[in-house]
Amino acid sequence: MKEDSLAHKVYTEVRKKILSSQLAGGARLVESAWAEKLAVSRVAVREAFMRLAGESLVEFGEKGGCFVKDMTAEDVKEIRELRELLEVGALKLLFKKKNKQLVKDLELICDDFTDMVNKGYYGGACEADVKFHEKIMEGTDNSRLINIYKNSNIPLFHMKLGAIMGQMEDYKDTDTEHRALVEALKAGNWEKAYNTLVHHLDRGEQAALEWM
Amino acid sequence: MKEDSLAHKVYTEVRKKILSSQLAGGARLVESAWAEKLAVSRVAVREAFMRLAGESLVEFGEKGGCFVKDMTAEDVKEIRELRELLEVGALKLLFKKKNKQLVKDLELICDDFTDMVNKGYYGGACEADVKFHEKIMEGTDNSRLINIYKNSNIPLFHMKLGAIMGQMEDYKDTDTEHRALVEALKAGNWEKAYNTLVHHLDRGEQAALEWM
DNA sequence: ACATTATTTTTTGTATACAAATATTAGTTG
DNA sequence: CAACTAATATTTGTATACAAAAAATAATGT
Repeated sequence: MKEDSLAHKVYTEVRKKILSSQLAGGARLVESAWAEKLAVSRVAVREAFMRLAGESLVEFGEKGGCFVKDMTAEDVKEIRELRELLEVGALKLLFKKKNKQLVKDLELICDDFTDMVNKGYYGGACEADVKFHEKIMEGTDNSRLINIYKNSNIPLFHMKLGAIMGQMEDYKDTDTEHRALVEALKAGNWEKAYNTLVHHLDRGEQAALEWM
Repeated sequence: MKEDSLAHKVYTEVRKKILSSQLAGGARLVESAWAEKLAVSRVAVREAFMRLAGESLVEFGEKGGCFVKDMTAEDVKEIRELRELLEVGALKLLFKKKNKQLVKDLELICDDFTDMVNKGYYGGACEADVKFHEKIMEGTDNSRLINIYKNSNIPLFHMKLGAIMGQMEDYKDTDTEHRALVEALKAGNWEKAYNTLVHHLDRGEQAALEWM
């Protein structure tokens, strides 16, 4: 799909809406409606839907029709499990690589996080939170792994939760845990880093389950 | 994409060809050619290509055109790294679950493998090998994880190698290691299982690199 | 013969058209 | 009124058409 094709335009547009929950799970996507809304022909919309299906953000019904995939409680559990698997795995790779720059980057993100929480920008803090975890994945330099993570809906799910919760206390914990993780990575203390990450994710899941 | 739509037919057809290396990496896919070959209109072909792009089996060039993604040595390394991450992670989950039936299934696959090697069906043995690893992933009951594995090209890569190599010695080692892994799982011996799996994958990588 | 322009052919991106499948509404009857 | 049926409107799946872009080929001049 050429970057500047109409199909690509539709693709990014719809994708954004799904990933930011402006399109709820289960919502039906009608081709003609989107075609009109974005002033393109239906085939461009169709192509975009197909691509989204490939990324499994969307699915086609038995009797036709395109629907936004929705998240059940089961999905939450699965995503949580997958997330731990991927992030712990990535962390292990980071310990092998010893990338100095990465540690600096992570520390900067932690600072941004603290700043924004202090100033009351909770949305921004949430973004920094997501960025922190994505940075860990990026640190592996494994493009496939990074892709999998980004396409796994984990970041999106993360954002969605952040938007709902927004309690001061959680943010303080998050900040502490992120920093502890970076310290452990810097010190080469695998046990500490591992335990911190697992605990951090566990706490996140608990908070998440309260909001389902 | 409805299961019985023409676009789906094209999708599965092209996908199969890519995954079985009948379409080499870098090959250009011309819409009209496939449309004619499969006796459908170009838009069906187009939709199929879009979906394949979503699964990143295919990519679109800057100036248009659809190309089969190809594997570089870098890709091999990445896939190997990803594979260890996913399979070790899955194995860890299996130790938490203690699924009796799974152990039985794995043992049966091991038996099939032995049988086929003995009878000289090396292609079949390779399939059993792939199945063994897929079964491990399936044992996690995490559909997202299973999907990621299956869409990661790992099984395909596995098959491709198997087709090339086909040495008796490798098969013997594989058999031994698979069985050792199952034993360790049955006995609840995590250390042993972990080491066996990592060693097994390492050996696989070494063999693979000789053929690049 | 070689490089540079024209010219033609392919190939793609997009729109439109239309029939078949689905869903919706209106109408009818018990 | 409720339940069924008929009529209507939507929506999808597919094919065809066509212009713009790219590639391939031929033609030209040096």
